Amino acid sequence: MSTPPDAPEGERLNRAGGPGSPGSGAGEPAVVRPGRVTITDVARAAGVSVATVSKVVNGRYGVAQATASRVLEVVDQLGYESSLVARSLRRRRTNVIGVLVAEFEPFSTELLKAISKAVEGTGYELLAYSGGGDTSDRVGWERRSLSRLGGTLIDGAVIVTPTVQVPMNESVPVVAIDPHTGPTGPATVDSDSLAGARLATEHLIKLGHTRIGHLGGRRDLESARLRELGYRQAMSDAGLTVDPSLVLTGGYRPDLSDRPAHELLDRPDRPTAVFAANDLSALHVVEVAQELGLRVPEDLSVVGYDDVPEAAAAQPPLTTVAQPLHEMGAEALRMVIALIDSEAPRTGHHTRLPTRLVERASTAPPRAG
Amino acid sequence: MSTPPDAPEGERLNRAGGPGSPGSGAGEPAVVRPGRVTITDVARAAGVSVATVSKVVNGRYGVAQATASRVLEVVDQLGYESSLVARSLRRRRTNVIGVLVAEFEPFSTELLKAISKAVEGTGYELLAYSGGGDTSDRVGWERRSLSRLGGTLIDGAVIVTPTVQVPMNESVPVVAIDPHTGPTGPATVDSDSLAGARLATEHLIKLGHTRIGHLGGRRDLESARLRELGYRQAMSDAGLTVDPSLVLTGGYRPDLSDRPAHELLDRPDRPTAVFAANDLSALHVVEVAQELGLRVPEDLSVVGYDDVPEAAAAQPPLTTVAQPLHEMGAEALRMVIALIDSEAPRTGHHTRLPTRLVERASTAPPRAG
DNA sequence: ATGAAAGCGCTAACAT
DNA sequence: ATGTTAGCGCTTTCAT
Repeated sequence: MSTPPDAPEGERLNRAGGPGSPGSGAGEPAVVRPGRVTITDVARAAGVSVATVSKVVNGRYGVAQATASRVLEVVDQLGYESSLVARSLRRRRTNVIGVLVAEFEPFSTELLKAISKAVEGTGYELLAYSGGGDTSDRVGWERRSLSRLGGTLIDGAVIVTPTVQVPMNESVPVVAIDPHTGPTGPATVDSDSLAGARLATEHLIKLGHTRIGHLGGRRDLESARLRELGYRQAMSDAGLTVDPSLVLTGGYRPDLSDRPAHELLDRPDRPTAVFAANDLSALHVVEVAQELGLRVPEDLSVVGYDDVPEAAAAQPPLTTVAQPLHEMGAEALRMVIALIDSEAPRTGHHTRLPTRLVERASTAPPRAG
Repeated sequence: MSTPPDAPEGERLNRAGGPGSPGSGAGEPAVVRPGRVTITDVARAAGVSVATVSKVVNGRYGVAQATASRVLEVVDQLGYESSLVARSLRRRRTNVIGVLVAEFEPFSTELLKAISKAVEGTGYELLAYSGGGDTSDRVGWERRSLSRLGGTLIDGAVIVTPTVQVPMNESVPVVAIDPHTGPTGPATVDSDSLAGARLATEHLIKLGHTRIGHLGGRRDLESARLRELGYRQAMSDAGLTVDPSLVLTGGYRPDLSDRPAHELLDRPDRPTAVFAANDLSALHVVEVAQELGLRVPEDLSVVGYDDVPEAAAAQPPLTTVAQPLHEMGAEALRMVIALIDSEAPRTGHHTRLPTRLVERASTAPPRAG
């Protein structure tokens, strides 16, 4: 909330003449009126106390059959539904799991789809919150989001690509996907970035490339470090040297990849292939190449990482390292739920899943010469 | 919350020994401890009242410089962040906009991406809530979600494919995307389904198909009705008759499309082409066809609707009718914000955007004979 | 069986 | 400049 429009306090003033006002007699039928129907409205209309309504709604014992049905009827008629906010302030449990992301982009939404599918039948509901908002707080958004929602509103959280080490003693159990640090701190789920990066780089080497660039990911993420390491290992194993000017950072984002992509391609001794740390930046490299009049894959081979739907949909379809995003999301959900259910120590479980290379049309042997 | 795991009241019992307990002296540095840091903790540690902390945090006037900085320091040290829940219960405004969906699938997440991009720089944050959860309440989830979040937590909502007419006199402004009804009721954004469906069907007719099936969408949605109508109009305009047994319903969902897809394809007089009401069901038709040993597009042409990334990523890439999903999301966001800012009548604005045909590899002329 | 009252964390009048 | 108080909508003792 760095730069809120912030109504200077004028606030909206509905409810005027609402059910709570002196004018409206008790038991009046639902008239057209603004504002939420609260438990008080129901109580008034049913001629009972709010406590009784609460008991009925929550199926507690100690309410007469007749009273209960009358209340239920009013609830139905008024379309009452308890406020998640008020309830969660009072209760300890909301049966809502939060998915905290910096931004809704292909990677996080793919995970969201997976988690959404996995949550069916668990009795939990999903609340995805994007708190990365303004660029100012690109870092530390997860702590903010967690503080704002945790303890109330959500029973646990799955955090996607946190910018910092998530403190373990949070108010609610937390599982991080593609975490800041490696296997330490809170529970994490990720894929084998080192092996994946080797897969990608070896693929390019096998095709005959020797001058291979790397567009790195977000410096703060373990995954980015491992992908660069895997690239370097594969190069060195093949007896190839890495030209330092060919290793740049794209921050996993298209906008941040623009300059480095130009730097990589807009020169006579440009690489014949680029391994980018994720699909979004790889796709941007392809775009820049095409703007520069280079054909992909004839003049430039590009490999990405993630295998989001956009990779396969691109022109040409992107060769990439597939992360098992659906398994990762499902696993993360399973882990938070386990943490919520058992008041177990919120530590240590780290799941790392394997990756595989998906060869598509953005890679080919370098042109002779 | 149809079938919650529901801790029978045992609840979690952290906070024991927390900052609020008698044991912890005021001003103690942040010790390892469970539970959220509340405004009370900050007040205690800073030696001021909670009201003062609130004023400082919210930048209100009437606090001495010295006090303010001391409080801020404690806030920083303790990592305090106000609870969205508590705050929104008290305030009228949260600067959070809700995106209400039944489920996170390609269509809703694509809109989410668009809205996320559009929200940048507006000062609002996004909260996506999936309340469709259990199949039992596949209908009416939006009313439930709106009631649970509205009035508190969110200042306005974008509802994706509601199952019912969203009541206009809700607690917060609402814009519906792909609404239940046509241009009536609350503000809506959609695409021109009638024209889109004609585009799809005419494309198949132009290729030479005459026996064309239609896999319809969700009966309750205006868009589904219009797509069927467009299909029928195009057929009739071309002088082709519609075989009633070739018009079935897939509910926009792969799982619900399975039976009708088999019904369509597992027969000697099967159609040579199918127009499905959205990409997900079209993709499922392709799958079923391939299971049945039919080649797409040689033995069967398939056209979808939406143009989600999955359509282009499919094998073969799906010919489809593209909705301008990004414009639609951005437009919906603009509309809710406008409604929030001006206490204008929450009615009537309806934006309908054009569609276009995207020809890919899932359609071809029928085989001779 | 029912209701009165306290309190969850916070903000906003209203004292002081 | 600061603190006190009331109350947002709800759940939950605890009386009655």
